[in-house]
Amino acid sequence: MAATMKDIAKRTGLGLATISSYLNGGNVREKNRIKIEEAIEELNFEVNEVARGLKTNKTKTIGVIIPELNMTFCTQIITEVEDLLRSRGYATIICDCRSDEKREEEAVEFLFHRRVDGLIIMPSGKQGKHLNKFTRAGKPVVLIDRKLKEIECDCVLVDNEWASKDAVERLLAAGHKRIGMIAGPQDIYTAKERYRGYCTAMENAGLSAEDRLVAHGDYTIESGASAMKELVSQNPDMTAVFVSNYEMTMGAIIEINELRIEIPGQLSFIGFDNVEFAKANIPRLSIVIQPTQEIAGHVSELMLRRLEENGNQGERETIKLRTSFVEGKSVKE
Amino acid sequence: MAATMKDIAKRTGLGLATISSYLNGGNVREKNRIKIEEAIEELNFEVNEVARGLKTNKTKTIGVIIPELNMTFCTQIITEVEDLLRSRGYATIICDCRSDEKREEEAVEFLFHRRVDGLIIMPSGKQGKHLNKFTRAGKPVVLIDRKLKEIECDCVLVDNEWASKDAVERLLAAGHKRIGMIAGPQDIYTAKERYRGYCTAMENAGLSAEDRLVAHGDYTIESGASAMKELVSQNPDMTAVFVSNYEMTMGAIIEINELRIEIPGQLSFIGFDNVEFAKANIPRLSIVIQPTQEIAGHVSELMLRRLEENGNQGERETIKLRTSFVEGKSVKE
DNA sequence: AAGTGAAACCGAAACGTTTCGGTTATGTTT
DNA sequence: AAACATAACCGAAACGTTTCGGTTTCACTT
Repeated sequence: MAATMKDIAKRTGLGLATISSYLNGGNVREKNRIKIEEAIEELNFEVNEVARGLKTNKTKTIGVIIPELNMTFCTQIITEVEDLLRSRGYATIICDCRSDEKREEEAVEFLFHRRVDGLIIMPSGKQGKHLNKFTRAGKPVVLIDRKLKEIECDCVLVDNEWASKDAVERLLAAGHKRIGMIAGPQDIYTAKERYRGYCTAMENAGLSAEDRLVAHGDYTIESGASAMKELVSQNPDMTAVFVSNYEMTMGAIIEINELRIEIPGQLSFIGFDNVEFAKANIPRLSIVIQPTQEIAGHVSELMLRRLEENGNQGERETIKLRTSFVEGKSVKE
Repeated sequence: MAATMKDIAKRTGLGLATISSYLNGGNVREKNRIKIEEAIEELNFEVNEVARGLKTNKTKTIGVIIPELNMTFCTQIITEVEDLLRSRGYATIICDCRSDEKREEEAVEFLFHRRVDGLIIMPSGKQGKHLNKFTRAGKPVVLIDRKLKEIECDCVLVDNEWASKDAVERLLAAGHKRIGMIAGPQDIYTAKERYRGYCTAMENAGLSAEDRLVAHGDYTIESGASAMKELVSQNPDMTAVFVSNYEMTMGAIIEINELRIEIPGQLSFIGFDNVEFAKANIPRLSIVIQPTQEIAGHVSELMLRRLEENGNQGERETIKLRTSFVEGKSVKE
């Protein structure tokens, strides 16, 4: 059906090796170059990447595992990563593991079996043993957002503790003392960090981080709403609240509307991620935003570099990025 | 390095063909089965999908092209499709073409070159000639959401005209006459359909669909905001507005907040897609929602079926699905 | 115990590349 | 014009599967 290098060789009268050399940027005599290019044009030949992959043991494909494609934080990063990798000739196979450890492992298996050249993963579980399959095979692994113990690899993180501390300090500076927090699952790295930031800020201000001021959700909209409800009912004196991811921010707002609580009159509010939603709300929400574009850039760059290094890898890197703060009207002085 | 079938053959004393047969579900004598399984276990052999792909001319990979991974409508569908395909052993290569026709064509090239087995695409352009590369090669193409002229393939659509007509009729039933619409780009299939639905509803009610009651955005948040501004300034007497996609709904709401317009007191509002956002707003927005899960189901099912049919394809199918309506508090009687 | 049909097995050739080691062509130097 | 260094070329083997057509083995019959 489709033309092969053999056809090109036959047509031009040249050898197979010469065609291969040409295709891989080798030197070829001018007149032969022309002949080859004509033949390629005429037969509209395209290299068979599968055959090439068999021979070179490279698929030019990167696996990406994320907890939820539906979380804007993930989507924003993925969009960018996919773009950057594709512009360098790499395809991206995305696996959404629905924040499920079991499914994450399956995805790792799936991708390994597919022989992707590298793995980019925002881990759902807290341990990384299953990822060693890749490192052992000399295939680079890049972690996003969450660090893992049992594996040595590159890693692009956000300084979550700082982000959270900063947000809470802003509330403190505005005079708030009874500050609540809607935290994430206690077993997730980023959630723990954000919680720690809250505690640090409170303690630095001479306040204790009381248990009842902290409600734990699981990063979903629903959990954000119910955490909000819990906080309000347990803390009639609470004057401000900090919510630590986008989905829960939305959930908290839904609940606040439900309860007819007025922001910032009755309650000051700082949310997380996604400027657009924050802007659409009345009043505009003050939020912490993560540098997704920058994350994507570092992740892709690290991956591509490791891929080039081809096994003889240099020292592993961990990059930590700062969040920024977008001022809204949801914090009362 | 990694074990191959040859190793298994050597180890078990069986022939290569027998191993292959076993791996592909063929029959093997009990004692041999055991020997093979032991060998596989011991050498932890895994079929090399690349080699298999070379021989079978199948990559077990589906290409997916979408306009924006960042649009929830897309993400919701993709998440589901990816899941369904992977559960049947197919990998998914996603290409985000940023709503750009040029980039869409590049993505088609890229995926074709990668020799994916099939293509799922939510087209950005309005013509589908470039997709014939796939059909000519006997590779199935499934269109999502937008129908194209120059290509014959399966297609999963939403009844946008009906959706829009239904929404507008609800506004009419609530007594509104000066109903505005924020429509999408006039060259996009779905946008045209939604616009037509609006016109039909208005005309059926004995009203004309005046030009100045319709503002066109380009499906982005920003354009939604500016379209809203335009509508308000041009139509002081407008009492209701219908916005025809999620991102523009958000934009419109941002602008409405900016302008301090009260919903539904001063303006009744019906938006599109994404229940969560609608619920988070005060008051809850009434919205049209699209059956993304159902779309994903049909798309995957069609693709898998065509893949099995393997060329001797039956009649092409076009499936059209209904939207549903979620009642909020944003429409005044 | 020989004969039988079906099931299980087998070797070798393909799939379309890359790569190794060796050969030929080119053009420069003497 | 012969000798040479270098660049360009080449054939064949390899990558790890599947598959074709043919052979062996098995479990029954007779």
